[in-house]
Amino acid sequence: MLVSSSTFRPITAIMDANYRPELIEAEAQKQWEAEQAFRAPDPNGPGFDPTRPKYYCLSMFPYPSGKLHMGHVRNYTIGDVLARYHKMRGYNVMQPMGWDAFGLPAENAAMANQVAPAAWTYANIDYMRKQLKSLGLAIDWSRELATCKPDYYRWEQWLFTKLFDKGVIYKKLATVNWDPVDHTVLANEQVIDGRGWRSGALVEKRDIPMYFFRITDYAEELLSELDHLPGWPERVKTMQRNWIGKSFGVEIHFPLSQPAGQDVLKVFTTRADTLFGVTYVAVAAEHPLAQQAAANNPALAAFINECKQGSVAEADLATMEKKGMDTGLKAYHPFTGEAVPIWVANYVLMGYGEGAVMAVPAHDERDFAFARKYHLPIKAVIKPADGELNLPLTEAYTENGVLFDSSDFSGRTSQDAIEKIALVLKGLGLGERRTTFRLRDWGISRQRYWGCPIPIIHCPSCGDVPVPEAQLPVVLPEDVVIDIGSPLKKMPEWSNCACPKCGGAAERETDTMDTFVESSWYYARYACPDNNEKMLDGRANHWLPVDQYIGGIEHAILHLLYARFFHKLMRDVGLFGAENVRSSANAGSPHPNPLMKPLPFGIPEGEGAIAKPKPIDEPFLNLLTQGMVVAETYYRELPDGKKQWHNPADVEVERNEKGHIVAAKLKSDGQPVVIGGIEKMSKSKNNGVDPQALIDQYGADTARLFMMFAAPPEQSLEWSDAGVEGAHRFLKRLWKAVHEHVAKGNVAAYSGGELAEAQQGFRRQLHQTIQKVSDDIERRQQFNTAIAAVMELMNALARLDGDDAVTRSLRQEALEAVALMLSPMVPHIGQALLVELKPGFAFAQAAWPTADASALVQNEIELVLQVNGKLRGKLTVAADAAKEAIEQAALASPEAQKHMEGKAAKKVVVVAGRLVNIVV
RNA sequence: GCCGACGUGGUGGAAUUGGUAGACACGCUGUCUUGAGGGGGCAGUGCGGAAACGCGUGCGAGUUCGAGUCUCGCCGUCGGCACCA
Repeated sequence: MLVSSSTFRPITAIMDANYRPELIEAEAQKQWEAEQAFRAPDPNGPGFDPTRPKYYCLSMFPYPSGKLHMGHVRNYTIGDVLARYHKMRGYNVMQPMGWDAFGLPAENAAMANQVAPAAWTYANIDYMRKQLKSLGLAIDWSRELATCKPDYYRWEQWLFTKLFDKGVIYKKLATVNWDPVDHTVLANEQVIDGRGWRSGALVEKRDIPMYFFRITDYAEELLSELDHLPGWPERVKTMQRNWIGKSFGVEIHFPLSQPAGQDVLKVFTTRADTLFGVTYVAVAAEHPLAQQAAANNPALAAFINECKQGSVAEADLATMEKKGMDTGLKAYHPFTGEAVPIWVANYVLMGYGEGAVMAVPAHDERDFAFARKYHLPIKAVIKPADGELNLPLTEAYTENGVLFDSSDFSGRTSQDAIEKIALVLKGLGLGERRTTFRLRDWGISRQRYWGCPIPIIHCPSCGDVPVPEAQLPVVLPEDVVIDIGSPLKKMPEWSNCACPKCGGAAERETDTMDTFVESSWYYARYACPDNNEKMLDGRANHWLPVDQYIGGIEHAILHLLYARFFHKLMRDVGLFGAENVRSSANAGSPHPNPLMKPLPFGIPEGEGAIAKPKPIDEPFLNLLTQGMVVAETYYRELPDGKKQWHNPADVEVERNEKGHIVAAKLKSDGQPVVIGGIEKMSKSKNNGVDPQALIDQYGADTARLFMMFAAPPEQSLEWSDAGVEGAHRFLKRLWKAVHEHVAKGNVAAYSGGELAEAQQGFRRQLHQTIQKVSDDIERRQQFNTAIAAVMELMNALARLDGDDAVTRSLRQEALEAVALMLSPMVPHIGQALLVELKPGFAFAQAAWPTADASALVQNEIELVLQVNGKLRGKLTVAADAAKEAIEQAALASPEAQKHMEGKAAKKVVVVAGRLVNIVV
């Protein structure tokens, strides 16, 4: 059975005077499942209609943490509203769902509860799938995938081996957080105040070999393609641009002996104009020069050792106290030959550039603070173009300006000087212009168990050998016992193997991949999750790119950048085939299908419409970044210094007259708890609110409606269930309105004929509402105002009196439109009401209503009358009144006369359709 | 520390392109209905004022006939910072 006409159960069984969500929702969900109502037909497959353009609507898949939280409800309801709306607009919609199933929490749960990570994960998936289904989402469950299953990750391993052969993946040393007591690598999240979360030991930095993806090879494309993504929020593109961090600067070589010998210290700077202000150079603790100087300097060796403590997280490095020590070594200024001291500084990172910086205290804040602290000289060489510096400096002057005390370069502007200095340096062989990126290559090795095994075999004679395709997948054993560290490293029966090249004894790599790898390509696999022969087939060409991607703003950089990168990797491996074009159904106009109704409002023209992205180069055409659902956190400090987090549901709060929480105590013992601030709902802070209680009490439709009504999608939302009742009441009122209308007998919707003034006004509001709701959902993606507009319409309908045939036909027209417009948000009640209003109605084929232009015509409009910008009255004029006539009417009005106080009008501003402002 | 965003009644929020601040809800107050509870209906609800009117969008300045919206500075909150996902 494909798309059968929906015949809802005889309504009398469900449609009593009271709204019964538990009955309606169970019935609707059962019917949708039986009909496979949300199966997305593949090209040339059963049920495929080539005249319908495709719409791939994807919400970020969840980590199966145990149960749904409010953020999930928000995310998936937003996606569902867009998917259902587009289905009603005639698109072939695909909305899939799956599980981001590898990750650290499964190992933590395994240690805490003595269950295997796999068993824990699968149980969570089963429970959460049930929860998602109870929300009534229009998901094609036949495409479900879980990243921890070999039939998924085998293709990740397959791609890894291809990329390894291509040289896109390489191995190098990288620094990790090392817990010296537990002998294990810690995630940044597991380092709290510089100590391991379980052992409490001071964390050390340690270098270990890891595999890296050469994402920096794609930095230029990842940056420039952002300009071809008009459907992405500007803030996300800005964050990605800054993260990639392309900068133009100069590499400068400081000779290490005088006269200039072969050894030089290389630094990179974007401010080569400040070169004459250099008073020292600073190197990272791991820099070879630092190591060399420490060999016979115990104090320096001790300092370098101290630098090795602490986490590797950049936020920690950037906020820690800046410390340094003189190495006693000198470098020589490339122009003046002057000797400058070489310092070791903890704020210089070995992984960045050359692991060394030139320090100009006068013109860099960090260098200024450092020079102050260690009494290093501060030498100013840049002054403002139109003034002088106040010397001695009290803070760094970091603006561009004009050079002084800079030999032949004095008097030049910063920009000009950078060019010239780079040229002269090049002539001397002591540097040149360089473009650098802040973006670093992506290290994907994880010393953990619950992840995708890296398909490499280490052979003593052949080196690192990728696992041959025929031997894939390298299956992760699921029946294991977890304690500290990865069990793979203690399973020789798993890791011992034969070298694929020479056949000799070899060992498997026991590291697994970063879980960001799985989430970087799942969107493509949804097109063909059942293909056991290939990673992607022709269906990916049809469905990609994703037309609408929806997910939390917290993924603005890492996940979205990695997925964009992977898309390009898959393209370059040839996975999208030779015919890299989107299916013709979607080419050109957004609505090319003649069978489809036009939008009830104009399509915006301009930049966005013209700058069409090149589809196959980018995975996500349009991006909606949902704001976080946040909640207050509460904790108590335990005797061992650790924090015990309490759920807001277990805490009673006291508020001041401003509504701010001033005190809180635990309900169970009445004793105070510490207020920890508002943060995104998470397991680790125990501030998640379980949506299940909400669904159980009010039904999925109320939960969905309230979520969409509470705030616009992009905004962060502090959770409060005040207002849920209001959403529920609205649905009850709607139910009652339809019930009372239908109880008087079925009528056809209004289709023409004379209307009284009040009826005409109501019908205009109805069609204005259709226009607004369409625009709110499709263009603005702001559902709270769409719902508010429907509520206003319902309030107006309640005021529409009379049971004559015309009024009843208007009421029918309005209720049909309301049920249709609300269906994307509250599909269960939407279907039930439509079947009630139009017996035999086929919900699966429900079409979005269109505004009747003739209903929108207005003869008179009301303008706002201002005097000196202050509201003084209203002015009713003919809709087509000329500007002069409006001015005359405004000046003649008693309100204007009164507030002009006899003065003459200096100016009259008329804004068409809005206001008149008289300036005196 | 760096990057990005946000800040509007008692509360969630609206104001779409610089043009009526507070739509729509929650809560509260009054009132009607009900044996009570619950539910529902009606009216009111930014602050001050009897009113006229004045004030009002985190704070301070600026641009404009007109600023919640634009510019600059400050304060506060949230997200990210490469091994949480």
